[in-house]
Amino acid sequence: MRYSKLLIPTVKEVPAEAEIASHQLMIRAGLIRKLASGTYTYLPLGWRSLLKIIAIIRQEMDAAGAQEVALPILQPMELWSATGRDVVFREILCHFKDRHGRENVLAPTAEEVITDLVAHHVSSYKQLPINLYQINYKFRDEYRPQYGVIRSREFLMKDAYSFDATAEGLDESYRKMYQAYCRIFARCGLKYVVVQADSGGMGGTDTEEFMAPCEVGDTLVMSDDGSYAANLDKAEVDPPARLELDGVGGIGPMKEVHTPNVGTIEAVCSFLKTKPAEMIKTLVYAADGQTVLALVRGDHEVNPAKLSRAAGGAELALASPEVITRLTGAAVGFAGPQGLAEKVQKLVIDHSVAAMPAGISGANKTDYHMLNVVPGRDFPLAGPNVTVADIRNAVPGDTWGGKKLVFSHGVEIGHVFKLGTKYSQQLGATFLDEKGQSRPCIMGCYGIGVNRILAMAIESGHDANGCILPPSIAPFEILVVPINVGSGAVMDTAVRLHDELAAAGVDVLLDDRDERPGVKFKDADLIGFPLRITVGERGLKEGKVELKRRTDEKPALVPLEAAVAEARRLLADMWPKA
RNA sequence: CGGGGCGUAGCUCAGCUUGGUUUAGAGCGCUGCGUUCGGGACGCAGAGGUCGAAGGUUCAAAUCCUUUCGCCCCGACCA
Repeated sequence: MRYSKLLIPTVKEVPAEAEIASHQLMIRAGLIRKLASGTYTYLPLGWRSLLKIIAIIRQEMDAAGAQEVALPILQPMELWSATGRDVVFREILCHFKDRHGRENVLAPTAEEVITDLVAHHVSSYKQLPINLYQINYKFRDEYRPQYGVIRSREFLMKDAYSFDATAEGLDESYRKMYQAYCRIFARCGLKYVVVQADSGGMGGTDTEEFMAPCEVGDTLVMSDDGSYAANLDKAEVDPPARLELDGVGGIGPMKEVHTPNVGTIEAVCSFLKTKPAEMIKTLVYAADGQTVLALVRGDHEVNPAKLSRAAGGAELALASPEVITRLTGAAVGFAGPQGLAEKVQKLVIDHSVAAMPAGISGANKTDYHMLNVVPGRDFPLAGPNVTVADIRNAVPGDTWGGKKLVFSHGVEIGHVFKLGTKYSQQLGATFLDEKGQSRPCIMGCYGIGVNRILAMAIESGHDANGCILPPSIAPFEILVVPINVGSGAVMDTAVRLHDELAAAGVDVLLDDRDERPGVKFKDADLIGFPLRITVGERGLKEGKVELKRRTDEKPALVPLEAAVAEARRLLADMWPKA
């Protein structure tokens, strides 16, 4: 392949719209261009990389026994109403009416479609297990597209769906996918960690995320010995030791204080000269007609996913000011737990609040707070509608299982779920077992963000000069650079090297442009060809050419006749192993 | 959807506050010629713009006003 024939619009200047390295470099190296917010065109080099990633995914999925299909991108809304996920996805769901007035959805994922397919064509345990996957475009009307292809509205996803007859079968299908994912990311040269996650809108039980380290990603919590990793929605923290009530004998009765116009934790603290950790934050949540009261310490934050689990799995949203005022009798910012336990369907108290000897809360009276609020004395810690649970975000300093928790950030590149029978029951994907009994398929689903693999590979693989990609996913494995295309000897040698490498099955590009060497070298580094072979008159006089890995400081001189073999050896050495 | 910012050459931006010598500019990129040629060369000549769009104010609008569209950031939200 000749460089001069390819559309490779590299740019020197850093694009104004791009905040992070991978986004900037994907534009600068001529891999992508933005068409509109959250939608990107892949140029020849970017698409070549994606195709290589796709090939790796396909090989590993097939090797794991999954079968490739292609599902429609256009889906009827009826399937989404059937599972109620039209509501779960809300505005994220991209939909429109066609000319006949039918409502259509641009696929954000395909559980409904695949389950519908299996419902129609799988009827016996003899057909199970089965794992179907596709690599296809998905659409999500993100609230805020960001960081280039990391959060785009249109993206390439590999999504697989397993159907099993038994729970043990699902465990096995899940394990196979998990292992395939490890091989896929390893072959792409990616660093990643696997974290426990919350299944959220997907439903189901066990779920783990594959995260690539990246400072703009989601918060990632790990124990300092690496034995535990979870995202914020899942990360558990050790509860503090519970104080005995007799230890609070010295604490007086509750006392109301006038705190005019100080409704926030910070304002109250500076007004009362105290610390957030001394405060009890009382939050009112609404969940389909129910009211849930959540208590966390003033220096902590409620985690909605944890709260939802503690409250019995309901979809929760912060209550409106009207609901809060009706419940507490006070303006927003002055709620307190005392006297409210009977008025709400659920009172959920974080462990750290339950362990406070006493705290300051709102007085359920506008412009007043309450001192000396003692958990267990002034509001219940037990009862039919009272739960003490872990409902807050983990913070630095917390431990789990006695181990210190450390915090970092990562971008989700893959996700494996045990779904169970949620979709199969709703969409009638049942089979007859050995006894002739009808049972719903037990499902799992497994996603990979294909574009994110490329972005994350660049995010963790780059330097000041450009991308550093492994040969498994670089657009080309080798770039042959003739220093002077006007020199017959140089050009002939470069062409011969290119042809020999190509004949040997190496993905090689010849930079045949009539450019100054500096321009070619800069482009080579920017794009990140893993290996560069430079042919110049200087070396040729001694019968030598230069080999330089992208990461090498200086090139190595190699005899011309040994160049192809040496290049292949270096390449094999750089190839990431699964 | 709330708050903020920005739309001027292919890209990055100046000019706008205070309307009028600006016939709309610079750098990079692009075309031609010449000189160069091992880490983004230099000279000369050139192409390229309905100043995001529409309406308004004015003798006069890139510049002021209104509306609208697009893009970015913060927040809310998110497999």
